[in-house]
Amino acid sequence: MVVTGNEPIPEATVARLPVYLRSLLELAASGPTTVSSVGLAELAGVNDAKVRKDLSYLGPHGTRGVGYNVDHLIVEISCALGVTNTWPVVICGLGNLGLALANHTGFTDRGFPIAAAVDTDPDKIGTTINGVAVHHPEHLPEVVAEHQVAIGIITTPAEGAQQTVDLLVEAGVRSILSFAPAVLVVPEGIDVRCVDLSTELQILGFHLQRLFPPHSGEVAEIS
Amino acid sequence: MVVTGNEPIPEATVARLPVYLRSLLELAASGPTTVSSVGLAELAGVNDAKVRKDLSYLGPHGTRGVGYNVDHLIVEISCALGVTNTWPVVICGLGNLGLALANHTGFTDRGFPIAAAVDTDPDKIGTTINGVAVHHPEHLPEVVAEHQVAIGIITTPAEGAQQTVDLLVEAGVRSILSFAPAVLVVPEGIDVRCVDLSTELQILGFHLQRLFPPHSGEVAEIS
DNA sequence: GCTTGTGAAGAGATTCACAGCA
DNA sequence: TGCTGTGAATCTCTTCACAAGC
Repeated sequence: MVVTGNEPIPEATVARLPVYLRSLLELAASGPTTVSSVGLAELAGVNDAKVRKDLSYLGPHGTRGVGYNVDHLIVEISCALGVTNTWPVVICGLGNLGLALANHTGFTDRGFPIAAAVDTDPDKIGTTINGVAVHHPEHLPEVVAEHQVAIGIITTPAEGAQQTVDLLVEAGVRSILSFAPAVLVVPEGIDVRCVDLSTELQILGFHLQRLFPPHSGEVAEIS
Repeated sequence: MVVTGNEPIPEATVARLPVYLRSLLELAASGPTTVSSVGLAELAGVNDAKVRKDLSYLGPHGTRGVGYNVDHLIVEISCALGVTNTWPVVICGLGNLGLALANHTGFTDRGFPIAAAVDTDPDKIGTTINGVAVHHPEHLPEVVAEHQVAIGIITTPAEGAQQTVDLLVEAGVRSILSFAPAVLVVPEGIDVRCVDLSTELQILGFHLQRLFPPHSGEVAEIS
């Protein structure tokens, strides 16, 4: 039914589609049936020309002089992102963050059900957390096969991250979201996204330092 | 002592400096006193020309034919990032994620001590979590002033995020790290970084869908 | 020899500006 | 008239390739 064009969608555009989708869902809940690129740009916090160009990669779905039909656009973006699909995830590492994610209910609703968790702690293996069974990492091949796991979430300490990734890849997982503060090496074709909270804070710190230099005396000497 | 040049450092470079720093710290702990751009590139998972260009923004700190002195480079990057400074943070919203971050010990070590937390739940206000006092969000002005809070971390639900950001900005916080799935509007000069786990998963889902299309029959029709 | 530092080329993303159409 | 869709211009980032220097 919905035909996606065959030009590739730029990565930067893909990263914004979820934001547009979220904005459109909010919009749909609050009334209007159409929205202009300017309106959507405001909701999504981006430039309006960017919205038009991004959406044009999905095909010509707007009406000149009118705008985009909200419901129609929701279907188009959902289809492009594949959110109609379900991609089971496995959480690797049940420290503070891993437990928080395991207890998070929002993922299942959005098509990313938590199929299982793994941890090396013998006290945790065999238990369930929020209905999620905890296994030993060495059982990842069976866990992945049984639950059709598509995505691995790494919440182990940095030291164990690479080893866990290797196990995931070996088990057939092609997509990884890592929170470990470590560089991960993967074979060609494996999709890895890294979210490092310390890095994020350090980037903020960089800009803060420009605003509030440590000691006004020993800064800004020109070479 | 350490003189940073006065050409602006590109944002993309700033985002990689923490990765270099982490790699160098690991390297320093394991032996070698010098490292080449190729070696550091491998550790950081990037192209070696990029390493050289990035580091050159900090000034000429390498030695041709030899490489970079590991300890010296650690000092240079630390200085550029301002990690010698301490930037107290306040955690806003003590749901699963907020609690996990409050219990995370790694931030304090890296110069981002958790000064306080806020939540609207009356049962939580007045308690302490991992030694961190919990206040009502309306007390942010006093909390920020008292603890010299520099960074606000938003771990509220999406609905309360904008309101919390407004309170933080009003209280004088200039840097915000948000985990709320929401677009945040801030005045000019406020630095906001958004980490949205659902968005990250949806981006992975997009690529997965290309690998494993839902039904091979109704895909790829050429216009 | 080997490695840095950097101009220049290349690739990608953003923004402009307007033709084309409802 | 108003808004989309898009070529062209611009900006940013990446990568190449090599001169300069240890």
